[in-house]
Amino acid sequence: MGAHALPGRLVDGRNMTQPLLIFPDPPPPLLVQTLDFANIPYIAVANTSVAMSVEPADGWAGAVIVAEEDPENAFGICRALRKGDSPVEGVLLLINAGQLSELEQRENLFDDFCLSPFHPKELEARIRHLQYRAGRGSDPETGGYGELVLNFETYQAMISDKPLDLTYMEYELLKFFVTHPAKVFTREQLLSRVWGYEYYGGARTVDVHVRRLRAKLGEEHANLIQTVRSVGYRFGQTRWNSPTE
Amino acid sequence: MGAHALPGRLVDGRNMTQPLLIFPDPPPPLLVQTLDFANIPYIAVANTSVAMSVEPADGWAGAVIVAEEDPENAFGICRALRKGDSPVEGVLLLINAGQLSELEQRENLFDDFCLSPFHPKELEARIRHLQYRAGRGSDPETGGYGELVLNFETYQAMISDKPLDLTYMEYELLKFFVTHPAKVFTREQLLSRVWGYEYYGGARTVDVHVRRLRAKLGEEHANLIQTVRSVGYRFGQTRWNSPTE
DNA sequence: GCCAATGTGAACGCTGTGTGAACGGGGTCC
DNA sequence: GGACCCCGTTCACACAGCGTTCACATTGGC
Repeated sequence: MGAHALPGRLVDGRNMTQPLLIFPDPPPPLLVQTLDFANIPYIAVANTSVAMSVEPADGWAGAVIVAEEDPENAFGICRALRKGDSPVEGVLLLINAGQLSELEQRENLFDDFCLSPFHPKELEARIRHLQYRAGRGSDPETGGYGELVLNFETYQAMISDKPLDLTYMEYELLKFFVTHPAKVFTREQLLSRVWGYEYYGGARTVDVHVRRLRAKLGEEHANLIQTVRSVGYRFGQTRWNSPTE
Repeated sequence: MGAHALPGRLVDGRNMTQPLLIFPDPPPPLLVQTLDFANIPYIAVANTSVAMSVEPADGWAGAVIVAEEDPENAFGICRALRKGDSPVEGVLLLINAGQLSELEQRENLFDDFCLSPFHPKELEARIRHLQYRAGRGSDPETGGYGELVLNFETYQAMISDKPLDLTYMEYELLKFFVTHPAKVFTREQLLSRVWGYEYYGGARTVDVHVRRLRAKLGEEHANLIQTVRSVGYRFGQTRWNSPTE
């Protein structure tokens, strides 16, 4: 596996902690050169199973998939990236002109493409734009909902201008809720996406954390976290707004 | 103003009623040729005010903005398209390689770009992909029938813009009905497909849930669920033409 | 008018969730 | 190194919501 992930590298002022996924391994020289020149961290993988095993804990920043040489496996990786609870956003295909017609059947597998041979500046601009789009909504260092405000960098939380004293797990759970409002999550989903691993036993653990969160939010805001009986929990108002739109 | 909007033109089988906005007017010949060849309806405009005045009632399907000749006005149009209540999604810039560095400051003004001179198939693929994305829209996985709307992600239901308070089983049953309208199901079929297992006894259970659903839908919409005597229940139109499935 | 099928109201009992408390591992401070 | 404390997890129990069932009323077809 070819790794070039330098934690904490800066891309025009924005901290970019997550690496890009690159296929294949080793990548074409010009691609390596472009990424290095643009200071974009990446990890190259040779197949799907390697991709899964080296995925960073906080996910991929995106992916550049070279589909010229080995379209079969390239599209296979795309499919794998799109699956699961949290599909990878920002999949960029590198193809040659002859493959343009193949895209039509695979619109769902990518977010952008670039024709090879490519202009390094063009590829860089496309990667940058994908990351702009990905980072636009969710990731700013602060988030909130109504009277609730979270500072993701300092791990502080406030509600109605009063600071909340949360433990690590409580904060992570609340953060997840804030960044995924209105949607219902089962306990198992919460365990795998907040706790971050497949959990053995103890789905009731979620209940306890929810209870403590509600208690700390105060009686007035306890209803921010609603129980959907025999399904799971939902964060946010009863009236529905579609999340985006 | 150059118009080429043929209502109801088909783009690979998908009905595309809305036209693309093109700048400038007249557009470069190769662009016209590409759009015509791909059967993509469009309206060319020379400036922002014309664009505003000729906007179709149901909005633009997207926009292709040529920024090579007149970047000033080109980006001005982009800005105008992004403003307002319903910003245009699917703005594609046509630029030359020298302008790549300018994109960095304008990430918010476009969704994709294409280097000029361009490969007609590439431009077509990009337009198609933008429209695929737009059509998929912000997909809050929703379903509905008439005034009834179900949000599958939030487990919420509304009818006539009023929220419905449904229990788990009621919601699941209604969801099944909504996703299988106009078809008659026996109680046994409903039990096995909604309850999800071969059920012992209690076919009357379905009756009770149907009754409660009707009650919660309100007198006005209670007839959404019709009983077909000695067969089962059917959801949807009183009309006897049952369209699909 | 008879019988079968369905609507209706109410009661039962189970399952899911809230709640209090205890356990135990990891870290910190004497 | 031992005695704490914090916090994530687990357990036992209580309660309430809800799915199910039953008895009875009503409807509709023959």
